[in-house]
Amino acid sequence: MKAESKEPTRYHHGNLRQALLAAARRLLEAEGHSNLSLRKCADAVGVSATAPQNHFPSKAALLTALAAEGYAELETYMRKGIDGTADRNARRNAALLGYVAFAQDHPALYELMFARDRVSSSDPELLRHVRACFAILAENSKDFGRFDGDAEKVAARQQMFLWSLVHGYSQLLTANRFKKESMLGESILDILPDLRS
Amino acid sequence: MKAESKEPTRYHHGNLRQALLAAARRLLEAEGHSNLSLRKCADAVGVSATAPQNHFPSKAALLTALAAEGYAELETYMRKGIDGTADRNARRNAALLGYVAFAQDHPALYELMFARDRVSSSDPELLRHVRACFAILAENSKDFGRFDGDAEKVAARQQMFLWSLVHGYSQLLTANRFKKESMLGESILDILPDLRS
DNA sequence: GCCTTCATGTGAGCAGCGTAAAGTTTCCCC
DNA sequence: GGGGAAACTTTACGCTGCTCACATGAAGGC
Repeated sequence: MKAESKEPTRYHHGNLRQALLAAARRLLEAEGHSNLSLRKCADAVGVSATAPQNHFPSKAALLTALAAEGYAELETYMRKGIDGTADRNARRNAALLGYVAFAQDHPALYELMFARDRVSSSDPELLRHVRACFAILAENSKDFGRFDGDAEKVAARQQMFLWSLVHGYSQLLTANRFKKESMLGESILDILPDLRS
Repeated sequence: MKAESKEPTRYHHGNLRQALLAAARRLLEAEGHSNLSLRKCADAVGVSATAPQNHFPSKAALLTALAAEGYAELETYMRKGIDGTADRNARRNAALLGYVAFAQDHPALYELMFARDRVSSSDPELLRHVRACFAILAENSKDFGRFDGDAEKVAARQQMFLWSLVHGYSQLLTANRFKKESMLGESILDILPDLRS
């Protein structure tokens, strides 16, 4: 019966919601998505099998919250290298390197973040974080590359180009689809084509 | 008891393996991955729940075979536009358009093809088809873009660049991650930067 | 023609899963 | 200190992948 004076709002067992998310993330990154179950999360936290339902209406809701957490962390990965950098090209490169680093550090979470049938992609909280990430890429894709169209069209194409490239690279890299001998000391900057006219 | 003289090897019910794959694919594209089960496939074909085990040692094995089928079809999508085209740039563009078309026509299957924890990515049959697809992209990425390094390095970077771009574009497109207003009449060729020096 | 063999398919059954419903504990507010 | 809501437990249901014991039927040797 030792008094634990840590969390402000303790009802019965603590703030279960965050504990479940943490356990889910641990299980996801340790044993992969197919070995993740609500019951295991509940076990890991020490509550009954149905306790999670008080905080997540479904398993998909928990995975969606996990994915949202992932996007938030992806944002900090990108910001880390950007903050304190003034040069425009250096900022763009830092964002790209941060993006790839996140995917490599958390491959299972990254895969979840793009799995349409496990995550409800219309969740507003999720969309908020997705848009925040995209905004960083969008900011740093200006004046990059030569594309046709009016200013608006060009900006959209620059953004789609950079996001496609960095996302495809990250996923193919974590899925081991690139030949090993091509990857020695390689980074995404090496496949960023020289676009200066 | 009509005599069906079609398949060479008929034992009890027909060639169940292919029938199961067809049913699995139908279920996958109709109801999504999370609603696909071996039992439903078996039901759809009209056999008992454990019959699939004679042809696939596990569910992952069936999904892997399905993914391999997907890569084979991706290859034909890419080849369709290439065959009969002589110009080098036109061939490359046709391969890219075919790639994206496949992902749009079969989004659930395309997602499965890159889902590391549902498919055993070391399966030799799967790898054969993956490599066949990559080979087409590799052939058509020559003399594209300006990259640093010796000839071998440049070739590897051209290939990684094109594959990253087309895969990222396909997945972000099917995941609806691009802004709708940017996508009106857009194609992947519009975000292929002008790389001529 | 019979009999063995073995691939193929069936049926019963198990542990684990997500989730629903009802009951129980704890806390807070009045 | 009593009422009520929030947090959690218990029980239960249908579905899942998978194992095991057994039935079936085609193939091939004698």
